[in-house]
Amino acid sequence: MSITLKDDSSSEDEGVMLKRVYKDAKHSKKNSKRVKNDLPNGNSDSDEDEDIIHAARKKQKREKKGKKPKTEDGEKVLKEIHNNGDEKGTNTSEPNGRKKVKKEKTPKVRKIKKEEAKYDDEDEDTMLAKIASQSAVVKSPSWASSVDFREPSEDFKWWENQDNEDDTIKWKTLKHNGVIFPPAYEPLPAHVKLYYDGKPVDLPPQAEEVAGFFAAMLESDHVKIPTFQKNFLRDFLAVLKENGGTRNGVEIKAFDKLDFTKIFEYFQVQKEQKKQLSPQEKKQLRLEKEEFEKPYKFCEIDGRLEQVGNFRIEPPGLFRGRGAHPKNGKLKRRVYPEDVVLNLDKEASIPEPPKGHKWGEIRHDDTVQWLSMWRENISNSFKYVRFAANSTLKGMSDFRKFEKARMLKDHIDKVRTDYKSKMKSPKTLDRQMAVATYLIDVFALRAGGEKSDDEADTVGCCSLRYEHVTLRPPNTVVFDFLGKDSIRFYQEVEVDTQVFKNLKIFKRPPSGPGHQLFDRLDPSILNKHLQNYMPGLTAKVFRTYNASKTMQDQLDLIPNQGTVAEKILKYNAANRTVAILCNHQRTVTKGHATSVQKASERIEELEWQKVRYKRAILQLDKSQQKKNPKYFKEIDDLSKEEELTIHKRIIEREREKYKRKFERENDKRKFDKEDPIPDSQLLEWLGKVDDLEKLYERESKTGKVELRESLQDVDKLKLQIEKLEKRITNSAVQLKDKEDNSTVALGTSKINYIDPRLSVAFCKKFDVPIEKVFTKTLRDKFKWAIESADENWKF
DNA sequence: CGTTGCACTTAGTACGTATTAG
DNA sequence: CTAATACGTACTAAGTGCAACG
Repeated sequence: MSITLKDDSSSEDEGVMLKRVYKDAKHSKKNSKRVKNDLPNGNSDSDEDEDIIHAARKKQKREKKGKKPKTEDGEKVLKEIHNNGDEKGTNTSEPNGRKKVKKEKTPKVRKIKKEEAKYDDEDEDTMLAKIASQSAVVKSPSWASSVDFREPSEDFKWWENQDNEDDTIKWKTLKHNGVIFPPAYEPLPAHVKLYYDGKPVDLPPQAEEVAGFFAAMLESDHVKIPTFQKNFLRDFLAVLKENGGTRNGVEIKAFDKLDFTKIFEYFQVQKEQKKQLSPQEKKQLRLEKEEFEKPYKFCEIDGRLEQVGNFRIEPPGLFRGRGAHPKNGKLKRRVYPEDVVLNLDKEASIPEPPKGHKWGEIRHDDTVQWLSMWRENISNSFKYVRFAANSTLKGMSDFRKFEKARMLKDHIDKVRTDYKSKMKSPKTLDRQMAVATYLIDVFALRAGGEKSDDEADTVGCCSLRYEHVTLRPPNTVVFDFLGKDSIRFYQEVEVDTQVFKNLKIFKRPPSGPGHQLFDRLDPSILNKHLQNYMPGLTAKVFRTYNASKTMQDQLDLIPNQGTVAEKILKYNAANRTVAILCNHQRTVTKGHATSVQKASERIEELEWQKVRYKRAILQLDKSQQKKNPKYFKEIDDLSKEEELTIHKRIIEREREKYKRKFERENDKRKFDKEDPIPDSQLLEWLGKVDDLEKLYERESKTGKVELRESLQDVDKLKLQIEKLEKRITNSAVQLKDKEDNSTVALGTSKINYIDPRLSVAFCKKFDVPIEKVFTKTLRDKFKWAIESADENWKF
């Protein structure tokens, strides 16, 4: 992003485009690398061919394996597997083919303490759960009756009873009500149509739906991308053909002749209507929706009631990949119950599939923590329905993640001395490993696994290529590449001399653009090596470790003084340091540039007001000048032109303000069927502004300040000036903060990288309410941390 | 032993609502 | 009180890593 953000003159849209152009340039250089893979379709230029071959290959693979039955009789097959599995006793007969360590359950007596709710949220949650259970009972879903609600699940505190046992078995019982499917497609009214070459097109509903997806996005940048248009058109035409083509004989060929505006406008109207609903109606709708969703929102795991994260099946639409994704614009097809696999315990009753449908498969896999799953058609991977972030399983793995990162503390010295010494190893692999580890440790790079051609061209450490690293002697390195989510990583940094030397060697011919920088390395080799230092150590642990470590160090620098607001500001500054380390970015918001400008104009105006008051002081008492010439210095610093600009701006704004006020008031009166305010009112208002303008004109002509009676006093003026100065500093600080934050996303590191116990300890020690740093959701997610860390906790 | 499948974490954006400045 | 802005959440894409596969 930073490519564009630095440039104030470039608009939002240009920014996006620039990013893409940048990407495309990289993409073309990639070819030399591809030779490595030497695919049968390596030189195929036609997307269609590619797709066909691709599909064929994938099919082949699936057939070879003879697994994953996707047909209706898949269920039968599975049932057999389950019935015979134990007798056969082979690992491969397990549902997902994974080896399972089936061990006898050691019934752990869980400490379920009844305790008074310490936090308000807790009550709320308990309530929620109870309501949910009640409604569930009413609707009598399969599992509800078996749950003992007298023991609210919220009292289960796994963190008070941590047994670091093997976690391959995720649950003993698992019951839920399945998933929510998106509503069926509702055809557009007959008069709303797609147009082709000026002619209305009669589409079969299936194709109309796809056209509608595009129409809905008409104002987004996505639809301007050629790839997006091409992919859309191909899939749209395919759906059209499948369903018998247009019904009035219009033949669609060229994208440019398609006109979606009528559909777009129809959607706009619909949206507007929805917005116009009265607050009560809106609330009613919301309540109905919540009521409907309740049974899906919760599930039962090991007898506890826990929340489900995403119980909604993703609706069909056009794929919006990040960056220059080759599949942008492709149709993401609708998912049917037949595509969906449910995971439940064997005793659980199976949720009723939607009428006329069957579930794709019912599974009983207790080694995974998903409730439901389906295969998606864009990249042929899986989508899962999982537990919510506040669930036990998620909490436990979060906890483990941070504990693992903390464990790295005890090994990091060894890792570091090791990679320093291996920088000079005669073995290339060792040196590559050393440099890569260094980059991951120092610059928080991701592992960087290999990617295929049908994904966006992004890289991480191991997949860095020649062109992503520029060397500037004596020891400066410029990184410039697109990382995860096609977010640009740009850094000019000084590195260890030995690192620099090694990079120089790695870039030596025959290496050139397109070549891998670390040609002997990939994440699995690197990770295998890292395991030597510490079990479970992988590349990503370094990010967690360094993020949390940085946060700890930053928090340690904050003095325990000042107001809560000041402490929060400092906490956020620490958070920002971490976000910058991890390169967590966000696009600047739509009105950022304008709002920054506005804010700085406001500051200028305040400065001017200050000068004005100072002049007034001198008018009242000339001797002040001698007493403190410095104090009045800034009067001369303000040029005539600057002052006039400010005058003009203020006057202009005042006029606008009154005009708007007038219009708005009249709109309202019209709506209420009242008489409009007379124009004379507006004129009166504007007259006031005219007077002000004249006043300013007089002032700048004579240099004499005209102030109201109450301010004809030196001390009062000084007080006013002091106030202004405060406001100015405040605004300036806020403005700077806003600027600094405009491209940095603080949330990602807070959610994923910073050990929450750090924040908890900070809050407890500094008397900052936890609500100020963790939102409600975050407090739920990090409940384990809030309840387990005290003010002395250290990472 | 490299490749692939699967399951999990990490990521930015869109959008509606709450908060704040004026 | 209104408009602008900030915040919070839902959504889903895009990574990582492990283990099975061939």
